[in-house]
Amino acid sequence: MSKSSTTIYDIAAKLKVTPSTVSRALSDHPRISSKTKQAVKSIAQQMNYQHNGIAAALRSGQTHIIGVLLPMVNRSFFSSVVKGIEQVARVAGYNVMITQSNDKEENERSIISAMLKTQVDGVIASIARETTNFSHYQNILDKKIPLILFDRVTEITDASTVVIDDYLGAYKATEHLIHQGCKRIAHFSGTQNLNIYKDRERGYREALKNNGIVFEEDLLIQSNVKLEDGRTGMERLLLLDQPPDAIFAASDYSAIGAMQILKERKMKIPDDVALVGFADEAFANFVDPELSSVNQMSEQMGQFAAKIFLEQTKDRELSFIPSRTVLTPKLMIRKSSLKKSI
Amino acid sequence: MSKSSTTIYDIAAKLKVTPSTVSRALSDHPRISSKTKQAVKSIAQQMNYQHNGIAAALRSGQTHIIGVLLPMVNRSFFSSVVKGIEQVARVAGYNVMITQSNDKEENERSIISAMLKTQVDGVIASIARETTNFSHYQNILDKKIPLILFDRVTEITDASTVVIDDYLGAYKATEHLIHQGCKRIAHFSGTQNLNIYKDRERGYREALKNNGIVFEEDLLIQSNVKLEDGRTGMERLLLLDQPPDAIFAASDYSAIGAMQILKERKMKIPDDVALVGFADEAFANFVDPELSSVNQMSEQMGQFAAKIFLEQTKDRELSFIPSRTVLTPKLMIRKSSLKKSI
DNA sequence: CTATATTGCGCAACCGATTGTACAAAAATG
DNA sequence: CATTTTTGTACAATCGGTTGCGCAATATAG
Repeated sequence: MSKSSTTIYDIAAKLKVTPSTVSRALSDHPRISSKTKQAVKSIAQQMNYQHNGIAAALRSGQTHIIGVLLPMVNRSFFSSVVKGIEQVARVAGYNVMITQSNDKEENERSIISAMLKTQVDGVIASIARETTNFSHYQNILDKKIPLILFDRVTEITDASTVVIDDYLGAYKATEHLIHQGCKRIAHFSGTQNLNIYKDRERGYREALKNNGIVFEEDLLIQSNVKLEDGRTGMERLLLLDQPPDAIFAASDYSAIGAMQILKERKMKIPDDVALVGFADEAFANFVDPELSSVNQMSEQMGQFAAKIFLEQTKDRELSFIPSRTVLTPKLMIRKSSLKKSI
Repeated sequence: MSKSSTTIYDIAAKLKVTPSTVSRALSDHPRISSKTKQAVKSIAQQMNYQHNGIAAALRSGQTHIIGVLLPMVNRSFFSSVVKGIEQVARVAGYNVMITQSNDKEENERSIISAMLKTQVDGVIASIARETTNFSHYQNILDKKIPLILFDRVTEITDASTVVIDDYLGAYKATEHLIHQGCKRIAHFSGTQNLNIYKDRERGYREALKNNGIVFEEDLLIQSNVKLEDGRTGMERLLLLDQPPDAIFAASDYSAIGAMQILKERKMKIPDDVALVGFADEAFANFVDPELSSVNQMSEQMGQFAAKIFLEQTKDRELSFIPSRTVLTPKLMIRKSSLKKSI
């Protein structure tokens, strides 16, 4: 029936020219006369021609697909990053292939292997929480495919990175709590194999120090910063002789966990305990009281990552120099940390 | 340097066989002896051979990529569906290419066009809110590419669909409110060009009728069911001579909007006004009081969609019969609608 | 022991576009 | 007007597997 889609050969035949001319006409090659271009294009339209990306990819080696590897998509941070990537990529004629590792190293490996098979033109990734060995990322670079890591990065030579200044975000958040009059500020920190959590903890410590507050080991809770961890962390803190009067959590989920416990115990937020989270998830605005948080400029981060990819792809011959981009986070002050008394 | 990756020709040369034998050996063709298969596979491993999907796709016409088109990814409903799709697809050797229309018809069109260029093997989609003309979906089917619509579907012959029983979900939710003793139940309904909202409204009306409650036009609010719409809707309802004592919202976002207004007015939930949303977003558990909602079996929905795709692909020669799958939603009862007094 | 069936692999066309090179015609230059 | 440039298109190789068909070698049947 409906013959399989029309090819440049069909167009060539109809116009009595060669396929190469058709190909060049369609891609606006300077050596093709505008007459021919017009003719080709109009016939192409008529015959409902559609460029066969596969064939082009085979010959040219470019699929125009960017592989995006995320820990998970249902975090507003990550989905916003994707949005940023898509905005930039689509305009430049690239498709985006999104995958999620669910924070498992094993999945990450099989996904990267699949991406290499699919011949993506570049990979934009954020490392899974559980990943400790990074050799699969090296595989990408070995194939001369640009790799851009964002947010959860690691030290891989030749990979570009886009991050926010986690240190600064944490510093601001902590200092904000201090300005609100809080004296005993606890911190929920994350797994230390990821730089982001190390940096946040450092920002927390520095802010305390620079404001003359002594760091207390008891007030530092290490965990996976999930909601459940926030709950258990908060419970532990409340058992202290002197419980904290504020918490700076390295994730919104753990902050919510703390909030739940505080509410169950009928404690007042922010009066008894003030809260600040990190990531500025969409629900930060929905909870009661609204949760203060550190916005990670997610959409911008995605845009940057995509732009860097495009840069590195443009001059692929010259071995690209990996770049490091650091964005400035934004502290979103909401009711959970704003004491009216001040 | 590192020669561009090894091909089956390289393997063939090393083993003094032909590329065709290598190709067949790698894909476990029955006509190849197990000796040869062993040899080929081991050499392939040694030489770090990686299957070139592009080349294979060109010849075989199959890219092993499933295109997934979503209105947006940062809704837990959609991201869960994606998870379900991925689970099934990856096991079957398919990659998933996710895109988002941001609820715009225009984006939807350009994405579908891009997908067709990329030659996806199938499309799993949920229609954008603003889409009124569906010809671009027809284009997919014209190319003999399987199309599976989920949740937000429309009447397209030859497209398979996977939906939940929105009618039933709404019916259950409304009846639940009635059982809680609510007499004046309002409904936030969505844009009527999408069946899901029509069905939910129908379920609401039927539940009222079957329980001897007269439907009141004043208690039906039409909107885009976003958070802001929930706020304005609630405000309008509170101006009535007899405001409602319960609201069944067709989306969690609009339910949260209503919740915000109620809290600002110091009204009690669920005692003054009980609330039930729809979609069971992750934040339904975080808000205070926790929001009752209708769970849409999202992960399952994705799994079904992917399975249907695989079915239709398996016997691609026989023109596939479009299938209709209807899943049963699950009412999640939480504090926002559970009156202790009962 | 001959005849048929099965097994194992090679040959070569093919998928559809891209691109370096060649070459004739037209235009510009001296 | 002869010569050099520029312009416009054709030729043909190529990207890397896939697959129908053919043929020899081995196995099974009669």
